[in-house]
This record gives sequence, structure tokens and C-alpha cells, in this order.
Amino acid sequence: MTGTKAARTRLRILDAAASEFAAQGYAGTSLRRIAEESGLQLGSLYFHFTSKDALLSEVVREAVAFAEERVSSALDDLPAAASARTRFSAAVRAHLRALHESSDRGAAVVRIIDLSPELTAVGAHQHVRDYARFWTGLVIEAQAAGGIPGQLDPVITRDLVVGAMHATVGRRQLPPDQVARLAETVIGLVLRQPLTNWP
Amino acid sequence: MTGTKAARTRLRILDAAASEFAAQGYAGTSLRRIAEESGLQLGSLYFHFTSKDALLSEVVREAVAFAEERVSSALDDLPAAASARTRFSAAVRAHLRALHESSDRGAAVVRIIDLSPELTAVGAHQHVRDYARFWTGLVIEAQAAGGIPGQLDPVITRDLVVGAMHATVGRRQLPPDQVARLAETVIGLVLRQPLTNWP
Amino acid sequence: MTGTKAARTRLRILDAAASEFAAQGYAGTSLRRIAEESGLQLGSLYFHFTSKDALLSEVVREAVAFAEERVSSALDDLPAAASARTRFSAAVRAHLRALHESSDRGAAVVRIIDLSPELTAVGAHQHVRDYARFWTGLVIEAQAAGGIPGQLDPVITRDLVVGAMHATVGRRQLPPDQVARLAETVIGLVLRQPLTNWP
Amino acid sequence: MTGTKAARTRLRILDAAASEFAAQGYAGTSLRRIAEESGLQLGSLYFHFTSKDALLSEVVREAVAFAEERVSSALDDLPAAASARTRFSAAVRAHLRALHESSDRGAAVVRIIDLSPELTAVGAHQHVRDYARFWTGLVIEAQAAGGIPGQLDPVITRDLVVGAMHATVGRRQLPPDQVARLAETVIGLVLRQPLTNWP
DNA sequence: CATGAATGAGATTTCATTCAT
DNA sequence: GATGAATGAAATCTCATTCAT
Repeated sequence: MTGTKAARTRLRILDAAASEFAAQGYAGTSLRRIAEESGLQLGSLYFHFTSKDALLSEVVREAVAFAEERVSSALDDLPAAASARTRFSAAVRAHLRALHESSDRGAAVVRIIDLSPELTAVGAHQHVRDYARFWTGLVIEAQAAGGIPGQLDPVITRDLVVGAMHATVGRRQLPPDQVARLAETVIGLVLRQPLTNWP
Repeated sequence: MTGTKAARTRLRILDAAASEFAAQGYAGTSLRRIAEESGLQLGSLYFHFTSKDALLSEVVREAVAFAEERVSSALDDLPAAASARTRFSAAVRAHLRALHESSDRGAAVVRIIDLSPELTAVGAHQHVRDYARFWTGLVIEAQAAGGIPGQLDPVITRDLVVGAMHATVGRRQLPPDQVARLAETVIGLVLRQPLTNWP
Repeated sequence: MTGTKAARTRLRILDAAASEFAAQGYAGTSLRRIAEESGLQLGSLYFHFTSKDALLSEVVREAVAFAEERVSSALDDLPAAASARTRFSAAVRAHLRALHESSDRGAAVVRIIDLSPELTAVGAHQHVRDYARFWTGLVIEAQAAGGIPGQLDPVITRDLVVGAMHATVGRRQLPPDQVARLAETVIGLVLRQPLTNWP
Repeated sequence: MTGTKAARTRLRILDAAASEFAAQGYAGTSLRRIAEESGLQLGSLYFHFTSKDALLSEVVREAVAFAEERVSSALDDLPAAASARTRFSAAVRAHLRALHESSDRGAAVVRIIDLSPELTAVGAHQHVRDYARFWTGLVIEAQAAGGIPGQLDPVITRDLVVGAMHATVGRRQLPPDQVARLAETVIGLVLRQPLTNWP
């Protein structure tokens, strides 16, 4: 087993919380439901998290870290000489896969990040900002390589690209092949690259 | 005076509700706050709307109608011979202006549409779907004219483009010139057209 | 037409109120529903009645008067030489018919009289008390004639007999032949008279 | 101590609820008052009962069980050879004592059973029906023994007898000797037995 | 005669949170 | 580590009532 009993319970809570936050938003999520989903009594949550806000903060932190780690390792898997277009494409694919993958971990970020005044109050925006900066870099690389028009503002462009990807997350989970189609469409639209892996 | 007394009160409520829904989401919005913003007592809301759901439904209906009307009339203002690229660009500009302008009326749609299981329950998705179909048409036109790669799925593409625009709506309202920059960036990214009106 | 327009509206309100009070009790009855049933707007009720209590008071007064009138005239229709048993039997039949007859006028009394602390507050108990005293007389007559055991307390007995009759009023209305069966059973039980009009 | 802390609180709530339901009816009863009478905060009720309906259901169930148990054990205390008249009389005495005694536990049933559409919704009518069937048996026994006219319909008769007893329950509680007088009057009226225990 | 618009109090229910055990 | 019991505030909604028109 991984870690102590407390650590495993903690994970169950985070899973349940991510799922609820993703599906109902911050205000729409009740701790009672999270407790039920975790197989705990309501009061027991407070042994693991000090408040609803703290729980949200952790969920967001984990979810961003999850996406970041996926994208980073996808880039690391590329040959050192990979082109900026290849790197950008790989990042898009990894990010979309992370968003749509199991257990709502990814979805949670997206759906909540935009909508919650609570996030700022909770100080979780820092994680998000770091990750965003990372994407700005990818955009600038792609512009330098001619994959994205150079005269566009890189920050605005990054917001549009990331926003477009986030908009693909819905309440139902998509099967992997549809996620792949999404990724190729993003790439085709943004980089104007001929599509790969396309049926 | 515009309309009856009730009609004016109704408008005040809808304004307040749009603003609250946009800022706090459905679950996070309290009718008490809407009442306060409208200068009414809580109970008085129920003279004008039968429930919170009904209020949401009306807000969404009005907001979508507002955006639709803006975009339609922007297209109608174009010369009959306008190219598909011109039409697409005009639509993007009008849509973004509608979203960022006019006391959250537009913003409400965006921020809520994605997050609310309530919308479906409330039957407001129909308005949204109609408007979405309208954008699919614009994408197909642009593809036929070579402004958007023809091999991309038009529905997915439409979701990405509209999603990118919606992601630009934040909690604070943007000044008109920033909205214009957003629009030109979207156009530059999607149509790869040389930017116009750019400082 | 009977009376002025106001008088006719007043009747519609009383009918609706009797029906609602009978079915839902005092607290469970809402003026809005009464207004709807009467084809009026809520506020318009107050032109005819000064409060919910006043409306209740009127309904009870009318309902008791209705039953009283029915029973009195049934007794008046008897030959002057009619026996006490005959008179008692006729009263039972008339009372039960009044209770189960159309438009809830009768039912209203029964179902509300017992349950409402409001009745006392509203001063409507006087009508009820008068009618009750009338029944005490009938019981005493029947005792004198040997139809009811003489050693029983007439007031308690009256409460039991009237209570038994009232218990027959339910939420659904009974067809006339079932009301007749009820009446003959009451008579058979209380007076031990051979049943009449029995199939 | 009797049972856990929760069990004791639950009892306090049920007592308060029975008293309120009996005095004010279902619609007229406010949970806030029940909470106050129980020495709890309003919200705390929901730890013990999921809704007002559930509370009503429990009160009725308990009250019927209480009356049933009293009557059953009164019959069990009789010699095996006791006559039907004796059994019927004992049942009447026990039922009336149960109704008028013990902090509204009994009264609650009576006053609510008739008036509440809610009872059906709440599924509590089953308990009531079972108890009613039990009384039908007593009536039939008494008819066989000649205590009640054999030609009367036993179900209607049972409704009348039980209805008469229920009508004796008022808002104020009666002292034991008055309850005894009531019982003897019912017996004298229904069975035409010479009265016993009579001052 | 009747409506339209609003009020303020109160209803039931749900919530995040606490703390003794 | 976790539960059981309770709290107090806030949520949505309904109610009887008022009064200008």
C-alpha cells in the first residue's frame, strides 16, 4: 500500500473533491457529498483538511501539478533536436490528455479556475500562473519558428489557445480517440500543420 | 418611461442577476444579493420570477439574444459582396464586444453556460444551441473561402474558436481598446489575416 | 341573478374557502389558492373580507347555519305528533346529508371546528355552541322516550353521537346512497331501532 | 440512562412534535417551535429526522403503536373466558385512556389522522389501517354475542365507534375520572350494558 | 370592484464548522 | 483517525397583508 492509512484516506477525499468541484463548481459542492463519496462521516474531513477552501486549494494545486508533470514529461521524451512545432504539438496533446483523463483531476482545474473568486482568496492562483507562464514560452518558441504569426501578442495568444483547450472539457468524459481528434484540430488550427494520426 | 413599472423592475432584477450569476456562478449567487442590488426585498423577487431557475433561464435567454442580435446586425451592416473572411472577422468583433460590454449581460452567458447542470434542467440550452449552430455556419463559410483549413471538423473548430473567445471574459470588465486587441488576435490566429486597426 | 356583483363574488370566495379549509385545514389553506379558485387576484379578496380569520369565521358561520337550517326544516316537515325517535332519526339523516352534500359547505365545519385554535380567537364558536345545544335537546327527548339509555349524561352522549357523525366526513365525497346507509347505521346503533330504507 | 444521547434527544423531539402536531395540526406546526420545546436549535432537528414529513410519520407510527399496545395488553389481562362484551368494554377503556394520557402521544394520532393529506404521502396510513382492522374484529365479536345489533355493517359501525371516541380528544387534557366517565358512556351507548364504576 | 406591486415575517432545508469522545 | 451530535448562519420559497391606482 502507498503510505499510511491517513495518506490513503486523504487521496480518496481529494479524488471525491476534484470530482465534485469539477461537476458542481465551488459553491455548488457540499462537503457532505464529498464525505459520502469518500466513505467518511462529514466531521472526519476536518481531520485531513482545515476547511473547504483548503481542500479547494489542494485540489487545484494537485491538478495543476498533474497537468504540468504530464506536459513536461511529454516534452522530455522528445529528441533534443525536436522543432518548436513538434514541441508545441506534443504539449497540446499532453495537456488535453491530462484534462480529459480519469478521475476528474484535470477537469477540476479548468472548470474552477475561471469561475471562483474563492481561488484568489485561497492563494491557489500562484500554481496556475506558473503553469501559464510555461505556456507563454511555448507560444513564443512557436512564433520564432514561424508556426504562429509573429505579430500576435504572445500572452493574449496563449490565453486564447489555452482557453480553447479548456473549453473542450465538459461534464461527460471523452473517449481517448476523441481527445486525440481535439488535439489534432487545435494543432491544425493554431500551427496550420498538416494533421497527423488522422483517420 | 419605458414600459410599465413592473417591466422596469424586471429589468433591474435581470441586470443584477446577470451580474451576480456572471461573478459567482449559479450556486454561488444568492437571491438576497440580487434583491439588494435591485432595491427590492427578497420576497418581492417572486412577484417577477417564479424561482431562481426561472431567473437564470431568463438571464441566459436574454444574454444569448443580445449577443446574437449584435452579431447579426454587424453582418447585416456589411456590403452584400463582403468576403467570408470579412464576415467572420466582423462576427468575432461583434461577439467579443457583446461579451465584454453592457453590465455583465454578455458575460453571464459565458461563465454560466459551461458550469451549470442547472441550465439543462431549466431548458435554456436551446437558445444556446441555436446560436452555436449559427457559428458553425460562419466556420464552414470561412473554410470554403480558404480562411480556415478545410480538413478540420467544423463543429470542433467552432467550439475551439468560441471557447477561446469566451475564455477572455474575466471578472473585471475590459476597456474597449483591449477588447479590440483581443478581437484582432483571434482573427489573426484563426484566419491568419493581416491585422487591422492595430496601434 | 342573485344580488349584486359583489355578492356573487363573495359567494364564489366562500365556496372556494370552504373547500380549501375542509381539505387542508386552516393553517394549510393559502389565500392565494382561494383567490385562484375564485377567479380573482390575491389582493382582491381583501375587498370582501378583512382577513383570513374573518373569512374562516364566515365560512363556519354559514356552514353551521346551513346544517342547522337543513335539520330544522327536516323536523318541521314531520307531523306534529311525530315521536322522539322519529325526530331524532330525521335529524341524523338531515345532518349527515348536509355534511356530505355538495361544495364542501358542510364538510368545512366539521374538519375545522375541532382542529383550530383559530376558531376561538375568531369568535366563531358561538354558532357552533348554539347548534350543539340544539342536539342536546334531541338527545334528552330521545332519552325521555326510551330510545337512549336514561342514565347516560346527555352532553357526553351528544358529543359522542355528533362526533361519530363527523368522523364519517372524509376527503372524498360520498354518493347519496352511502350517506343514507351511514345514517341508518347511526340510528340503528344509537336508537336500536329496526333499520328503515335498507336494501 | 436510557439509550444513547441521540436516543434521548430523539425522544424529546418526538414528544414535542406530538404535542405540536396534536395542538396545531400538520400545517400549523412549525419546526422552530418543536426545536425550542426540545431545547435544540432548529438545524439540529435534521440530525435526527430528515424532514418534517419523516417526523410526522414517526409520531404517528409511535402513537398508533402506543394505543395498540395498551389495548392489546388490556385484553391479555382478561381471563381467557371473558365475554365479548367484557373484551369490547376493556378495549374501549384502554383506548380512551391511551388517547387522553401521556403527553399528547395519543392525541397526536387522532387529530392528525383525519386532516392530513400528508399522512398518505408519508406512508403512515398502514399502521393506522392495521389498528382499524383490529377494531373491526372487536365489533364483529360483540355482534356475535348480541352486544351490538347484528344487522349493522361492522366496518361502518367500527368507524362510528372509533370516531366517537376520537371526538372526545380536545385541546386540553382530561383528568382520569372524566376519561373513565367517557368510557362508560361509550360502553353504555354502544353495548347498552349497565354502567360500572359509576359515581 | 379589482388589480398590480411590494413588503416583512416566517416556513423548511442545507451548509460549513466545531468539539467532545 | 474517525465519529456523533450539535450549532448558527444562510439558502430558497411562501404567506398574509397593504395600498396606490
